[in-house]
Amino acid sequence: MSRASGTRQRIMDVAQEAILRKGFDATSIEEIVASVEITKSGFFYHFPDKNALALALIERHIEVEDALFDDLFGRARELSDDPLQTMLIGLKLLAELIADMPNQHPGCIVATAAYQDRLFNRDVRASNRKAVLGWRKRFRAMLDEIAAIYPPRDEVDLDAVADMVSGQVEGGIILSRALEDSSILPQQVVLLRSYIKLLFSPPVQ
Amino acid sequence: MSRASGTRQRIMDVAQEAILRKGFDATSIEEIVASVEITKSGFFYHFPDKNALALALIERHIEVEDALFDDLFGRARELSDDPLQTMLIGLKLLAELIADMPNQHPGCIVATAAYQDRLFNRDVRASNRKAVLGWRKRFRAMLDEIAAIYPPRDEVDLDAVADMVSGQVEGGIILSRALEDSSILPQQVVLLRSYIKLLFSPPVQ
DNA sequence: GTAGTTACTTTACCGCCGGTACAGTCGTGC
DNA sequence: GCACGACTGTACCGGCGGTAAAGTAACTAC
Repeated sequence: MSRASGTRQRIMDVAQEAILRKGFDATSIEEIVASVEITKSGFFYHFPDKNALALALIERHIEVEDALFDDLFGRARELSDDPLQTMLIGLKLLAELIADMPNQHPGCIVATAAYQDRLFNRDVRASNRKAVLGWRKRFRAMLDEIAAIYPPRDEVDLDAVADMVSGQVEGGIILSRALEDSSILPQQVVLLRSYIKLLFSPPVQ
Repeated sequence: MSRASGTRQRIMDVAQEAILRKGFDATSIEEIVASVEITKSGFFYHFPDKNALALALIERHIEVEDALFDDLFGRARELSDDPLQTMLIGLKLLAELIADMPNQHPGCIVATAAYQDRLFNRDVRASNRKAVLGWRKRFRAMLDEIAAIYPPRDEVDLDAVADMVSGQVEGGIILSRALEDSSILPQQVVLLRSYIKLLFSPPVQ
């Protein structure tokens, strides 16, 4: 890692921690550079403006989260050949993982951007959209596999069900933060798992 | 309505519209007062600071939303004596209502506060918490009625299921905004309805 | 009918923050 | 040894949240 990319990385790490803790706007460039121990000019050498920092954080986050999901559902697939079981195991693992990193979930970054539309430029919003569509595609593929074997017990749009994974996480984060109770987020993921289970489980005879 | 409360109301109306459109931070006091046609000092006569405006908006929002839910589930109750059917009808009405007011859903205010913690003071966060707990209590009562008749088909925490209503709405808003597709939010509410239906429906024989 | 209160306006100012401009510096790689 | 990359230092700008305080028009109580 070169000197430049090291500094850039450190700016992003410090910024991400602060932004997740208190929001994008409440995190000043001046406080970031103080923490990284560079000057303000040093910051603007790496990022043309604060927006570019947000963009870099979102794009890095998508990569990290994709890798995490790959790992998680990869392990789940090793544990079962059945696509429904794989999904249920994966969601359980996700709930456990999330429970262990209470305030660190990066979905926040997407939501922050969603809620401060005019604060961010088109690039940031496009990247945000890309992230959500990526998750939809991932989970839609898994749901298709499941639905091919287990006909859903209710008439649903599988894209919407796929979106529900992201939605449940984002909504869970908001509730967790609003109530200052970190157990809510994993609990909401568990409920999503319960829905998937009920939706695709063959009727008991 | 006195002159003062009229002006206060107008400040809040203008502010709410702007905040929902572009976020709390991106909405300046100067632009609010320009739109209301008062001076900056006039604003600070009514609100000690911007935080107090946020607090007033959240508290007004809770009242409006409570009244809306009262009306909605009241109508649903008129349409069926069965608590499960009442819940399902109410969620359907909610989905329709939300579909008709694409970007206007005020849940945004709660989320905005949740995502900009340090930007708001303790009062705002307390009010926020109160709102979410109020929704939990409302839906928990309905779920208790349902569960007394229809035993749930999966082991779930009913408080968590109650929270899921708020969570699904908040998450749906984020997805709708991120994808700029207003149909996602009502769709997510429909999925919640599907879950409640599957969770409490007696098994088909 | 006038004194006091309410609901503001006017003017002037402060400090923080995002951002710009630009010259200077210091280490590394060729 | 020199060019380039990765910064530092200094100085400045405008917008925004917020403060201070004096002035004023309209209503309201007595």
